[in-house]
Amino acid sequence: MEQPIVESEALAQEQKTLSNMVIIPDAGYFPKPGDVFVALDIQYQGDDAHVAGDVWAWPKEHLGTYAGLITVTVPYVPSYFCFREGPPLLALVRRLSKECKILPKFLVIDGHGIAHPRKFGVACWLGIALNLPTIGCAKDTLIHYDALPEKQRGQTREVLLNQEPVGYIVSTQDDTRPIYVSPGHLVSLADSAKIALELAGNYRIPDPIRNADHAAREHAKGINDGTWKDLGTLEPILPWWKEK
DNA sequence: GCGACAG
DNA sequence: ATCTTGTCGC
Repeated sequence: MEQPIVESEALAQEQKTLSNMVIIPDAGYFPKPGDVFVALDIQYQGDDAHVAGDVWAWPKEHLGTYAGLITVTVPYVPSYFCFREGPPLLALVRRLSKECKILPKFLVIDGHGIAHPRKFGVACWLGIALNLPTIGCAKDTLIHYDALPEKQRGQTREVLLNQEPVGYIVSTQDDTRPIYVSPGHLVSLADSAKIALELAGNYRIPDPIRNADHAAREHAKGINDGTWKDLGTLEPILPWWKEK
């Protein structure tokens, strides 16, 4: 009911500062065949974050799914999502790297990139933290837009922030409501939409994110249908980004 | 003042 | 995100 509005000013300033580190090139990273990438999602049970990562080789070779548990302490506040969800996502990627030797070339995140009021969604946060290309795919938008694209797979429409394009509304299936895609770091605007579309199979949500969602959900419920591997408890992330 | 608001 | 019944559809 009550949100910590008091802190918003400081957090907003921090996002503005961090957003200066974000790089959205005209021609940036675009996956090559065989490039390993990971899609990430989280399910919450109170402050228990059940994090999952779905690993693929570009474009469509599924390599495996992993899930783990970590406690979060930051509350969810709309548009400050990165401070809550960023650290657990980082914890999983680090674990995949150190224990599973999975070193992704880019990441797909359930949330926004620069299609955000201060151009700093969770995909930007993670991209900067890992210095990796990232894109954000969200089910809803934080930014107003004029009109939706046609509900026909492949249709897109720009999302504008102060006249400036910051992302795309993407129809991933016919007769289905679209998703919202934007680059987080090191990926161009147009390529973020191309990548998301390429990853969308027969569902609205791109398959890698869907798989991560599935695993995170089962991990939270304490069941496992055999499609993912349990990594147990993840190592907490130290707040180095606050120090300067 | 009121409503809207990624997950 | 999560709390929840029934219902429609592949």
